[in-house]
Amino acid sequence: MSDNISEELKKRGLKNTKHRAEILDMLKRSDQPVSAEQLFKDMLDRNINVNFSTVYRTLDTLCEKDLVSKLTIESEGGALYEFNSTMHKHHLICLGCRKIISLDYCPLGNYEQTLAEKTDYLIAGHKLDIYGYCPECRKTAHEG
Amino acid sequence: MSDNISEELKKRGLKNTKHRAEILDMLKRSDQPVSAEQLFKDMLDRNINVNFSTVYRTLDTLCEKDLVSKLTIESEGGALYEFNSTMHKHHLICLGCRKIISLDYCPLGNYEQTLAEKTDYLIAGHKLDIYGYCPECRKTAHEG
DNA sequence: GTTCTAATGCAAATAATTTGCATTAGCTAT
DNA sequence: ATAGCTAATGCAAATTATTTGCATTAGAAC
Ligand SMILES: [Mn+2]
Ligand SMILES: [Mn+2]
Ligand SMILES: [Zn+2]
Ligand SMILES: [Zn+2]
Repeated sequence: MSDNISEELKKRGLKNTKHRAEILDMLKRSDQPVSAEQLFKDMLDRNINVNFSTVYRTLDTLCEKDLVSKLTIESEGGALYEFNSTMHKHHLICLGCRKIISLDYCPLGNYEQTLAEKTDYLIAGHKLDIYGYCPECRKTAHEG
Repeated sequence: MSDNISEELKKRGLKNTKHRAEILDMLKRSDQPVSAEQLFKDMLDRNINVNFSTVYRTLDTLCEKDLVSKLTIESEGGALYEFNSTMHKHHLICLGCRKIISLDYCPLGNYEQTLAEKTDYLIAGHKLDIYGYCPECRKTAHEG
C-alpha cells in the first residue's frame, strides 16, 4: 500500500478506501492479469473481509479511471484485470498453463491506416491475442 | 435447405435433422455472424418450433465439426456464430451499429514465426479484431 | 416396420456479473 | 476533533448467457 496509490486514487477523484487501495496494489504487484475471483480469494486469505460485489465494483471503477484494464481472453472463464501500463500491448496466452505474457511490439504497422482508407471506417483500435504453448507446456502439448 | 447441407452433415456423421439443417442454412445465408438468440427467434418467427438449448447444442456440434465458427467479440453480449469459410480471417467491428465485416488479409506476416523464435513458444494461432466506426456511424460517433 | 442411438424438449443448474437498497466510512468544511 | 454529505460497501436477489440431466422422439440402417 505504497503512498502513491492513494495519490493516484485522489488524483482521479476516488476515495482512498482500504479495499480500493488493496486491489490496486495487488494488481500493481502481479506479473499476471488476475480474475475478480482471484483478488477476492486472496483478500479473504489475508483476512481482508471484502464482498465479492465490491471487488467487481472496484474493478469497474478503476477501469473507468484507466488505472486498470480489463481483458477478456477467449475461453477464459471470466474477465481478467491488470494494472494499466497505458502502453499499447498484446497478449501471448499459453493454452497449456494459461500463463499470459504481455507483448509490447505491435505487428500491425500502419495497417489500421491502410484499412481506414480502404474501408472508409474510422478505426478506433484493435485487439490481438496470440495463442500457443510455452516452453514448459510444449512438451506435453500433444498428450492429454 | 439445399441438398448439399444434408451432404455436409452426413459427411461428418451427423444426423440430418430439420433443426440442424435449418440452422446451418441460416448461417450459410447470413452475411453477418449471428447470436444463438437471433437464430432461435428467427426460427420461432417462421413457426419452426425449436428449443433454445437445441440451438446451443446444435451450434456446439457444428463448431466441433468445423462447419461453423464461434466468435466472442469483446463487449458483445454473447457469442456469435458464422458459417465457417475455413479461411483465416479477422473481423472489423463497428462500435456504432455492431456490424461485423470479415477481413481476409492478415497483417501479421511472419510475426508468429519471429515470436516463436524469440519466446520459444509453440504458436498455435492468433485472434485479431479491429474496432471502429463504419461510414454511416462515423457521422454520429461523437454524439450520444 | 423394427431397432438402435443420436437428437430434442423441458426444466433446472451454473457461472460470471450486476443491481437495489440499507448501512458505513471517507472527505470537507467547520 | 466533529458534524454532515456523499461515495463506497455489504448483502441478498436479479440477470444473462450458457449448460446439463433425464425422459421422449425421430433419424438411419437393416
Ligand atoms: Mn497492436
Ligand atoms: Mn491473422
Ligand atoms: Zn504454459
Ligand atoms: Zn456502424
